[in-house]
This record gives sequence, structure tokens and C-alpha cells, in this order.
Amino acid sequence: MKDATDLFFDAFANKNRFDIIMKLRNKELCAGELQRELKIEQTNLSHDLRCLLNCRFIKVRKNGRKRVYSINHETKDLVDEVIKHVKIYEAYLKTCGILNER
Amino acid sequence: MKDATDLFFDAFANKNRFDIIMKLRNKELCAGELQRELKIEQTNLSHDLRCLLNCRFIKVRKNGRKRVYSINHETKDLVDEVIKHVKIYEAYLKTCGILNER
DNA sequence: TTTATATATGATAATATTTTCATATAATCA
DNA sequence: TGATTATATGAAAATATTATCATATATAAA
Repeated sequence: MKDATDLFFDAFANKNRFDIIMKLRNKELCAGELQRELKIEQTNLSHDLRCLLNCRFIKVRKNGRKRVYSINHETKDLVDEVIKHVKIYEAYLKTCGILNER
Repeated sequence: MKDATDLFFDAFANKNRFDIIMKLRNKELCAGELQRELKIEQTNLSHDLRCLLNCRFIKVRKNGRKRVYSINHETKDLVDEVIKHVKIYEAYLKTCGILNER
């Protein structure tokens, strides 16, 4: 059985979802802008945005027919912490056969 | 292309690997003990331990014919931080269809 | 020095996740 | 209202990850 922490890592272990979080770290963007900047296919983007919304990592507001997404600032703080920390292990992570050779 | 942060989340997004980290959080254990306590199949455990070692999240020392694993204390600190933080989102994570219904 | 215990390795099978595809909805504009 | 733009939904196909299996190695004890 997966607990909340497992699910947390699952949410961020997806490349598209993580890239969305990174894009939203410093500015809010609508779905179309995210699509253009990240080159994620439209329906995938929509699925991933819904996941991030469900988990409350991001939030959304309507603006005309656009939906503008922004990061939850507590999520941003934690991600910043992780990024800072991971830099220490960067070289090791990149040479781990099990994580890379696939 | 995956960067170090992507790989970091991949490493922890695996249930077995995360359970190993949790077990090692407060005590050191040899492979056999981890196997018995977590009921992970032997070869899987070995693969996952190697991954965690490659990434320097854990370390190992020999003791006779056993190998005793322990957590890197910086990894422990970060994981503790994440766990503390994730509690806030627990209810949301557990009800995210995309992360759960599969 | 043979045997038993503890752990590791690599290839394939099983399973889970992600992408694609067809289509739907919602808001605005002509 | 009908067309257009922006985004969402759900199922099946494609792909990636994890588990299993057969086997190897390393250390210690008999």
C-alpha cells in the first residue's frame, strides 16, 4: 500500500509534471503557454495539470477562456530545498546505472 | 533529458527503495535483516541497495560475510523534511485519481 | 577444500506508467 | 446561434519500470 510520501515522490518523478512545476516556480502561466514552452502534447499537459491540482501543488484561476496556473508557495519552498540539496549528489545520480540505463 | 533532480525523484519514487530508506532512518541493518523486515525478494533488494549506494543515499561496511547498510545523514535530514511537509498534503495525495487509480 | 551462508549480476517476463487518439466541454466572438 | 479557441476526459496503444529467474561471487566455517 502506498502512503502519502510514496505518492508525493510519484507525483514529482514524472518528467512532464516536474517540468511544469519548474516553469511555474517564478511565474504564473496558462495551459497554452505551458504547452508552447514545454512542448508537452495538449492532452498530456491537461492530465498532468489535473494531477498537480488534485495534489494542491499548483492552483488555478480563470481568465476569460484561459486557465492560469500558479504554484502553491509551500510547494515551491520544498522544491527549492530539494533542488539545493540534490546538487550535492548530482554527479552520483547521473552515474547510477539503475536510474539511467533505461 | 533527465537532470539530477528528476533522477532524485525517480530514486525515491520506488516503493522498495523508499521503504529501505525508511528502515535505515534510525538504525543500520544488513541485507538479510532488510529482506526479512521488508519482505523484499533477495535479488530485488540487492538491485535497489546498489541504486541507493550509487546515489550515495546510503553507505555500507563489511562485517564478516554480512554487509551492513546505513543512511547518509544528509539524506535522512532531507527525507525528514519531506515527510514533515507531505503530511500537509496527505489527504489530497491520497485522493488524486491519476496517482492512485493504477 | 568442500559446503553453507550472504549477497550480487544480468537477461527476460510481468506489470505499471505514459502517450496517443478520438472526442467532449466551456467560454468568447462573429 | 454557429464557429473558433482553449482546455478536459477516457480508453487503448506504446513504452518504461519492476519482478522473477538462473546463476555468480565472496566469505566463513566445517
